[in-house]
Amino acid sequence: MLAHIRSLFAEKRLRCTSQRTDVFAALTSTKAHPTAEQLHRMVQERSPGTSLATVYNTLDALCESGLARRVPTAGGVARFDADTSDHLHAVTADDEVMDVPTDLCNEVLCSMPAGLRQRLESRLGTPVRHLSIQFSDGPVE
Amino acid sequence: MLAHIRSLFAEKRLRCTSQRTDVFAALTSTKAHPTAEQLHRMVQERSPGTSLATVYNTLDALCESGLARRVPTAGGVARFDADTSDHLHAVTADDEVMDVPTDLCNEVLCSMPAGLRQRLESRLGTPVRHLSIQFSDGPVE
DNA sequence: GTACGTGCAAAATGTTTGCATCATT
DNA sequence: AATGATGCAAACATTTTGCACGTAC
Repeated sequence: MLAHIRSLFAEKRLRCTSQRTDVFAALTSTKAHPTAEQLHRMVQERSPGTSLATVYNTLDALCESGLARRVPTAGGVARFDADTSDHLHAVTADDEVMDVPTDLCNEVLCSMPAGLRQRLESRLGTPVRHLSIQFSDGPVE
Repeated sequence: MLAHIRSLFAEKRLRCTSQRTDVFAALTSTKAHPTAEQLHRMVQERSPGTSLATVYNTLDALCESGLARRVPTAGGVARFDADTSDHLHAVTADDEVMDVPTDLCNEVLCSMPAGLRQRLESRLGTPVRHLSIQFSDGPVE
């Protein structure tokens, strides 16, 4: 496990420190999409000295190198995800971020018009990283 | 125009103040997805006294009542949109939020599996407001 | 007239940065 | 040995809140 992380880091030319492996391990250990704060708490349990700033720095480095991803939420808190493959996030009414179950996800991705991303990028003239569907509000809340 | 805003507000039981109509007018006047800060600047031009806190309060009230919507971005700044119909936002590499052109948007929405939102909500057990597709990183940046 | 909105300043929250020290390569 | 990461605290940015006053209903 740790060896696996070491090789991932080496591949991306990331210096391998215990704090960084801790953060990465914490991030990959959960299906949730934790905030920096939450990751900090998770890491603290094993390595009490770790500072919040280091968690932020590490997350930056991970996102930079493509080992993690910042996921958008409507309420300005950053959430992170170690799953960097194409997949769908559902954002609930109370701003939780959940992965869409695989079968539904495939259903959606398979039904998407071919070449959508490319066509979109050429129309907009800039790379696109997320596509977000905003549902209009349902019945009164 | 102003009469129109008054009636929208009345419908939603929102008290109609000049600051609120200013903010709403500013928000509907643009296809961009402005931040609170930007809206504040826009409003200042016409009504210099308006405070940033009021802009935030107003945006809260507008989102609450369904006249506007907070749109998710990866970098923790809130952006707002007065178009509350189902539509697609493309989030670019530098965190700009752009509306997907209508034709592409229809193409996508029409090809979506039927009843997706309902099925998703029943599977997750909670209302869903956005669905966000994260594209995996393309070639090296 | 009352309930609610406003402006201001201060607080709360989330994230970044500067710098001396320490660890990985 | 050199480069870059860490921890701490302070800076910074964004959003929220408390309170006295004012305005829409």
